[in-house]
Amino acid sequence: MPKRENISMSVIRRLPRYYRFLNDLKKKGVTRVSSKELSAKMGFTASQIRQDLNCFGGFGQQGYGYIVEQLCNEIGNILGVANGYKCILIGAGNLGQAIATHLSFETQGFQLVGIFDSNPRKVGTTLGNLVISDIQTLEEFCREQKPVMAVLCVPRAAVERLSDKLYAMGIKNFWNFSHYDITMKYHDAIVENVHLNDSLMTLCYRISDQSSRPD
Amino acid sequence: MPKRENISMSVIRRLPRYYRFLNDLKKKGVTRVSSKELSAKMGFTASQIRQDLNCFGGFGQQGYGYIVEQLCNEIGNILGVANGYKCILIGAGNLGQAIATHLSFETQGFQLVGIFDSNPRKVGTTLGNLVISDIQTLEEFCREQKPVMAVLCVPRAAVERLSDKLYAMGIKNFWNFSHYDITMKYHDAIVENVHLNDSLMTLCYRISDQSSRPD
DNA sequence: TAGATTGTTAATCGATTAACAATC
DNA sequence: TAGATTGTTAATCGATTAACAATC
Repeated sequence: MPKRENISMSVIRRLPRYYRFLNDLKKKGVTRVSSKELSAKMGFTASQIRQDLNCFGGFGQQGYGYIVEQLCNEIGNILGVANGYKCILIGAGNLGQAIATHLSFETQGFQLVGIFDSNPRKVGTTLGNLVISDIQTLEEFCREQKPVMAVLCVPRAAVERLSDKLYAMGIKNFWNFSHYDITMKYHDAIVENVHLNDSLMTLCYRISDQSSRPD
Repeated sequence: MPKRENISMSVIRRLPRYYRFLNDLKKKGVTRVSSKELSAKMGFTASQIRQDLNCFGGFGQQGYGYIVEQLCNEIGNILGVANGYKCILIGAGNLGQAIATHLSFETQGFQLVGIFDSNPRKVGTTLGNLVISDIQTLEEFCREQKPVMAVLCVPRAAVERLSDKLYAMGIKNFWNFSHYDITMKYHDAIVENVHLNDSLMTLCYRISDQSSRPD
């Protein structure tokens, strides 16, 4: 019984975390969990957990709690982990390599179908189970494969033009690792930014702020 | 005139973004900016920008706006970009390499003083301007150098024990790239997580959600 | 039935936005 | 002085928490 109406971004950003913790419980063989137990593990209030889960439907049983496997699957479906959206990765530097090899796109809603780089030394070499293609072949590739998302691992300077090109080819969803902000560029694009610099500076602030306090 | 009292986390997480945009303006030679102009560029409301900046002091001039360079410096100071906190990076895989080479720790409040890995093939090789050390030498190194932050780029399975070890050595600030959640482990630690999986799944949700809507 | 825990509504809290007086 | 834009207060909005009836 999907209720789903105007789910707020704060709830959405908590979903992967629920999924992660439930997956862990599942692997440990735990079959049942209450909002109170999840609360202790995850650091959200029990109230919030019940509220969050209830946005999508009544997954629990009163007096009992939630069945771990069932809840995990439900959240997986909500997130769309089996969607297999075709995506491409651009920029096979260290970061691109790390992402292509260490992340499991397949179990998280995507299918990595192409990796592109402009460096002739890299083109033709293998990364994960894909051969790195020349960035020159990008347009043709997109016409044929029609990927819907692009992972941007190119330097800041290259992103501005690249994202325009991709957008023109019909790719409107971006996972952006560059330090350049494309959030405001397109009115109908979905951009998920990973701003490592921002994260690092936030950490710096929090460390300083703490040391300036008595406790 | 620093006001600073109980700055909320939402304001703090916006600070690096202000810093980034102001730095850009500075580089472009723009000397003056109003909250309205910043609003158009950054996507926050002008009201929020004024509110945010005012948590830390009156940096603007009524009727004129903000002096870009001055404001940028102020925010840099607030973030503590010149603090130079000593930090170490553990795990010199692709991700660790990307972080060590592509991020400018120095200009963002930190100083990377050591890189550690357990792989004998990697130990002794150079990364950036540091030589990768054997993880066995970690304890001695920490006693001497007393780093205050650790960047965790090791696999999920290794993090649990590693973070305990580091915590015992007195490192209470973590930049955590592993898929393992250490946020709840220590009551007095500051943890900044970069959960790439969560980000990817959120993107997946947003793509699915959009396609299920008429517009 | 008694105990437990959800689903859901109401109360609280905090963050964002609007408005405007202060002032450059 | 008139125009502009901040600093700051008040109003609104939304998110979190508390409470409790429903029910397993």
